[in-house]
Amino acid sequence: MEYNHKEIEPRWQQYWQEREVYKVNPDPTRPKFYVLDMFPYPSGAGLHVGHPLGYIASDIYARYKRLQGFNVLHPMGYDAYGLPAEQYAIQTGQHPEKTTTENIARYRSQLDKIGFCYDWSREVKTCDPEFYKWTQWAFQLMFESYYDTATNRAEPISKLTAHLAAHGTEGLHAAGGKELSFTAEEWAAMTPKEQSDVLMNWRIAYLGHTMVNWCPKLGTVLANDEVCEGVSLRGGYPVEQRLMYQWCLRVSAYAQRLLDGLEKLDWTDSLKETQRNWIGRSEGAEMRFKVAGKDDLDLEIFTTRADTIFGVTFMVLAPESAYVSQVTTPEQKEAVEAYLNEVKHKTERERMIDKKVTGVFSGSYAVNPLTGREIPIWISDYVLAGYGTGAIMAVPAHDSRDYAFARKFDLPIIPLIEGADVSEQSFDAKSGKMINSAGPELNLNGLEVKDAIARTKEFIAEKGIGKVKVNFRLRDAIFSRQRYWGEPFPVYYKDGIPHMLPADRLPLLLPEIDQYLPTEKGEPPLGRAKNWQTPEGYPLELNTMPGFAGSSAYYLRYMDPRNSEALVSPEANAYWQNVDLYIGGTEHATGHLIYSRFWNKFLYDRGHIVCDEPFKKLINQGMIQGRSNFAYRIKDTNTFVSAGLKDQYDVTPIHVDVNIVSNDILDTEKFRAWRPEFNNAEFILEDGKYVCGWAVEKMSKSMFNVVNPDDIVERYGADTLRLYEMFLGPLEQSKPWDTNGIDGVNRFLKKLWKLYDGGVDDSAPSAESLKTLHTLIKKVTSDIEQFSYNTSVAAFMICVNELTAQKCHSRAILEPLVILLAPFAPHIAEELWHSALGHQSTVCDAHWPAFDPSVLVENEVTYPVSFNGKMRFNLTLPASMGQEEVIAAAMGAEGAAKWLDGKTVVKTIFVPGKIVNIVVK
RNA sequence: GCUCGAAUGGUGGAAUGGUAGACACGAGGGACUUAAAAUCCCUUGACCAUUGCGGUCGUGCGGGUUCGAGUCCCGCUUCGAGCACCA
Repeated sequence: MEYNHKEIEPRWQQYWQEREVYKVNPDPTRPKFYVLDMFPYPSGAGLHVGHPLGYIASDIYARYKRLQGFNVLHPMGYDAYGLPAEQYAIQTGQHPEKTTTENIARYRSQLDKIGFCYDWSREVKTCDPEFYKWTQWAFQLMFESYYDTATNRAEPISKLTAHLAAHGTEGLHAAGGKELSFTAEEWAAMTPKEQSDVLMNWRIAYLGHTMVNWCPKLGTVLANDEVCEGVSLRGGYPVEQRLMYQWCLRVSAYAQRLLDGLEKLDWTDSLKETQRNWIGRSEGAEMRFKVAGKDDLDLEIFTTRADTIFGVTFMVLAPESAYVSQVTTPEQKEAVEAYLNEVKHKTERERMIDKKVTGVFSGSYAVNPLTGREIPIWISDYVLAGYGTGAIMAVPAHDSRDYAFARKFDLPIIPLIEGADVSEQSFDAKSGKMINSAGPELNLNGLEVKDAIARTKEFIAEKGIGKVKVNFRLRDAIFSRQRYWGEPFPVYYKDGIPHMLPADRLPLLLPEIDQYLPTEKGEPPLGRAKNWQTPEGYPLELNTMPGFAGSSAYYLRYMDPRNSEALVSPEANAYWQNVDLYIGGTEHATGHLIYSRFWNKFLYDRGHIVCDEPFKKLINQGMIQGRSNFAYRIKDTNTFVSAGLKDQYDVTPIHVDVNIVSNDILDTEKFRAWRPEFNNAEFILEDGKYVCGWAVEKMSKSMFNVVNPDDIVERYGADTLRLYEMFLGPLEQSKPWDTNGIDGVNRFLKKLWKLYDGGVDDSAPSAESLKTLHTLIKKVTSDIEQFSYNTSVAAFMICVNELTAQKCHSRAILEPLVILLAPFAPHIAEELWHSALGHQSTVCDAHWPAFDPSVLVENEVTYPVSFNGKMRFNLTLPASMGQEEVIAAAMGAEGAAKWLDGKTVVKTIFVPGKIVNIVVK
């Protein structure tokens, strides 16, 4: 009988589904293992062959762990809220829910064909009210919490209000936006509205005036990770800065913990590094500079280079800094206003593109606290308002940006490090000996930079000029979106004060609206909803939550997906804990993976879950790129020339649909039928074939290089697809999809089939076959642990070839082989398990074979013998021989004589199982 | 600019400091077949010798450590990724 995937695969998929083979429940008698994929956004284009790469990898691991006796949680769901469905709704008027439901159905059918072992009974969708109830709940909990910097965790806001009522801000330890100072009496005297506004300074979910990335084209704000190089990640539309009153999450309060938490995670170094960059911790000092002639005004600045204070020759303020109006003198007023105006009209993008040095003098001078010297205060947009204090001390000799500014405006440059040549550029390195750094109270001359920084910090703290300060680049997350297709905020407004809906009114359902556009008044789309108010008549919040809201805690929901009382029950959470293995793309490094860790830590602080990190081990699968094919049309003709001959003509390369090309050979008939303009195309062939050129590009419709997994499954089967995707190369590496090699994997499955088709009997296995099998067990087990799936596939190929050559029919060999293969190619394994091996139960319940090292022990060993590292000959000796005997035999062996001739042996090196090396002189 | 990776045949890629190129594709040759498909066998890093043995060079470049380096160390080159007027 021939191997027929078309018959086998649907049959077993149905079997698994009917018997709920992959359904799991907590089982205290077995250890748990949680394998999770980053759930997909179901786009209209469906899955291409790149998407399942990570899913296949996690599926193999999940199946492997199950065979090892673990109770494996391996769920799947959909990140269903998002911009594309809404954009589509705006264009067509179709409800995003309809589009989303259709897309999910398509994804599901595509996923089902690949044979994953998901427990579909645990499926979640972020747009499902049963799911987003808990997104809304978490938001409310954040509103009712603040971050206590003394206990170093989120605490109920009631603890904070109690403190304010008793002591005012005196002795308050809370992460906040501004340093506020008031007494208990002042707090008590505030109106409810004032109290509400003040509390926003500390709430973890708060309303705040912030500079946001506003995308006019999309009509919404975007988070920092949704913007790249000044344009929106989705759509590529320009983004500008705008001050808006928005819901925000105080992610910044968790910056240090997010950084520290990385230490104990089993993530790749590069991913941790990316997160460290994003969090951007920098340790420095905050220092106050007096303004000459204004006794009541200090400029507060942040610097990491306190040591360079003797080289400060001017100060710079960000244009948005509150200091600007205070230091601008009447004479300079006009010039400053003109400059501010100019800066305001530049978008973020424009600022980034033209890096022209611009600025204006404020008219005032600051006083260097160490030298007493007066230095001018400038205003320039190279200083960012949002980082540090929005003001800097400029040290042109040792900072390239200050240097450029000093050169442009002809300001003095004082070198502070011995041997630093600052005539052409600044010396930014933090090394060398200090010079020119002595004042009446502090002398840094001769110190190393590192020591000078420490010494200066000490000094300024003693003198009360400043203090040591840690700054983070990580900003609070802006949590409002002016969109329709997202979670509604469970918030209403009464007398201008935001209130949370009571718990029994959750979930607050997303209302129906007539058009998915902002209202005439410029309100978000929810402004169109009828009766969008509480039963008492209070207006509800019109913004919706961003995409990351629903994806931040979904992993918890899978543990207990139908619970209507809690996000996850304590019992389910105690059993499943957190994700043991998370697989997904690296594009989520600074978005989802930061928010999710934040969200998780918050829920942990408030006692709702048991783990303070969500994802123990994380693997980033590489991207599968497209491999485009080209045909070469001779200019101004309809004649196409094969790739090998194209240089003889003047040609235009044209993208050809890769689905009508096989092994770079174009199917010319299909090509003619592909598009009307190629109907009467002529071809200049080589060796009777039309060979296409190729290039690696992004997989996209416009390049005609999208390969649908359905087509591969149809032609070769899911098992071939699974094996081939793993065989393509290391999991974590990006690589182009190239169908050229798929036949090799398919051939392997046919050989495997043939091996079992030859019959299975109970004969005793040969020593040779045992060796083949146990070599495979050892290799595959260690490869799976290291996610080195490509080499395991190679090991299977070798094994099957050897067993075929050995004419092995022994059940003792062929049965374990099927189990080893089951994670990789579950359909054929299941089929062989039943038909060839005669089992009634599913192969999923088998036990992973144990490795027996004794099978591999040889009675003879072949040693490569080398002299001075040069490989000379092989020597086969009994395994029982000891080191001394082996070396003696090597020196006495034929061929050794010319190396030993008249030379003395310096030393001998014996590496068991590897090599015998004899060093002679 | 800073940080982190990577570089191996025609191609994708293997190699705990120990015979570089596993495995696969592609290519070439052969068997079976009227023929094709399918299947099987041989060759396939380069160069020299191929009348046999074989020999020389080879993991981006230049040094170093070591009996021995694709692998470790130092210095470059190129490519990729992340961050980027973050003081």
